[in-house]
Amino acid sequence: MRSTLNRPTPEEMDLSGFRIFKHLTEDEVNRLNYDKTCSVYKKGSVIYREGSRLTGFYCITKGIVKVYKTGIDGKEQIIRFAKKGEIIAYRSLVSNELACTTAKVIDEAVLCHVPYQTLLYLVDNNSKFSLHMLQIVCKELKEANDYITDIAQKTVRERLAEVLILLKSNFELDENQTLQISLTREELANMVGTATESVIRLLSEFKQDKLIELQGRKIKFLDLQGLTKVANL
Amino acid sequence: MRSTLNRPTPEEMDLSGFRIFKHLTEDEVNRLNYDKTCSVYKKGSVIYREGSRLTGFYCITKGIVKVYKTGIDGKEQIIRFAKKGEIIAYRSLVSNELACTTAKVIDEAVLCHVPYQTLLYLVDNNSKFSLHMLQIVCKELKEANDYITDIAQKTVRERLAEVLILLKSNFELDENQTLQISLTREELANMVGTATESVIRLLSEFKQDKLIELQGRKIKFLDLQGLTKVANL
DNA sequence: CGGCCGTTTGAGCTCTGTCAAACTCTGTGG
DNA sequence: CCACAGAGTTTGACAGAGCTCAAACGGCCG
Repeated sequence: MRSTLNRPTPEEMDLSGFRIFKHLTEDEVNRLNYDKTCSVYKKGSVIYREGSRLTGFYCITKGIVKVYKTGIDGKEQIIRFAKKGEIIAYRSLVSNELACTTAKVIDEAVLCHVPYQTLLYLVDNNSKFSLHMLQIVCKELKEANDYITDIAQKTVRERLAEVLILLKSNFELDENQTLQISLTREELANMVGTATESVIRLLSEFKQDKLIELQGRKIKFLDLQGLTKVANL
Repeated sequence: MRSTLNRPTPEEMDLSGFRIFKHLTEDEVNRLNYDKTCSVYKKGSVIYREGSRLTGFYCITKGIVKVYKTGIDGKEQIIRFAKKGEIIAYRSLVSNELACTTAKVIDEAVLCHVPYQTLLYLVDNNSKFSLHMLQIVCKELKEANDYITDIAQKTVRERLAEVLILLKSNFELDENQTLQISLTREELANMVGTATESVIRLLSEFKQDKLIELQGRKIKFLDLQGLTKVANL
């Protein structure tokens, strides 16, 4: 019993589903599998910390990871939530810098560590891999730029509505239109870039307006169209 | 006389100074030079527009280009100012999307257009080039993430001070500690993400506090340390 | 000269952050 | 089983940062 808690299952160690690894040769796949190290991380545990030296990047095969920067007064700014199929920590790695974000587990997760040398090897030998990497970074850059525009120009109300919609499209709902990812109000505030109290007030306004329904941390979507209108998209 | 206005000089067509092209083979350099198209762009002219299809990316060999997104009510959000030695339009190109920013010339510029096919060819054949590209995108992503944290957590005052410092480190000063790049108050506001009037008021406060000196659009730095303190860096 | 654009200044008001207090829920230790 | 501590949530009151609107001014160009 104990060991099942600490050892990932074979399918949790399988990286073949990752888009970036789609076009590797058999040899490259073998090397990747030989070099990688997969571990289970409990909720709340830190995968890497801001300022630490990274030895590789991580592929998430299970769970949800919060990636955030520490800003003024230690207030955290959430950069993204990464889930199964996504990779983290690659940015600082490629730039050869100390990590400028912290990654913390939100939902019990399994991550496979891929050493820097392996990354370099793949970039060096497989141009399809390079192109995929490039596309992934560019996608994230686009999202970041979009978010800058939003945060600079929209009200907190609009941004919160947008974040909810974003969460809805990134994380599955149950059959009841309820978000499966469970975030504290503070985490929502740290995504939106506002105070916890503001999130609370706005959420209950959304509830009064019959846009959502609240039950503790569970958020159920009632009127996506209305929410989209509030988000001013 | 006319032709010197419309034809770039040989050194304005030279891409050998660009870091990403540093490790090309002779053949690759030849191909690049054959494929590229260099043009002079007058101040105010648009290089590409949001929503248009891009056929390649651009290397800036002279001048300054403003890259911005159009947000709410047509208000522009400036993503970056790109100058000599930098490349633009590569993000949407790599992602194979329509341009999601507009690029407009601030200071008379020369840009060399490099076709998409050439980019693919280089990525495909030269892993050093790929790695450099990757590093450039990652650098921009880091800056974007940093900016998100700033804009979400800092006051307008702090952000404006920071933007001034940023401009100082990215664009040369004359011997008089005066910024050579000339921006309207509105453009400053669109970088900071605030109203034009707020920029005006804060700039005159900075002036009163002897941090800067103003003369039309010219900004002269008097007390960089004080400015840094205001920026809360 | 007139018009246009960018800049400046003032006044008012709203959004949103801060502070404080109470309340819920959970897990712990006695 | 209960009391208690601690974290997260909620609500209220309040202040102030910063946005909007309006008006006036300067410079530049046709």
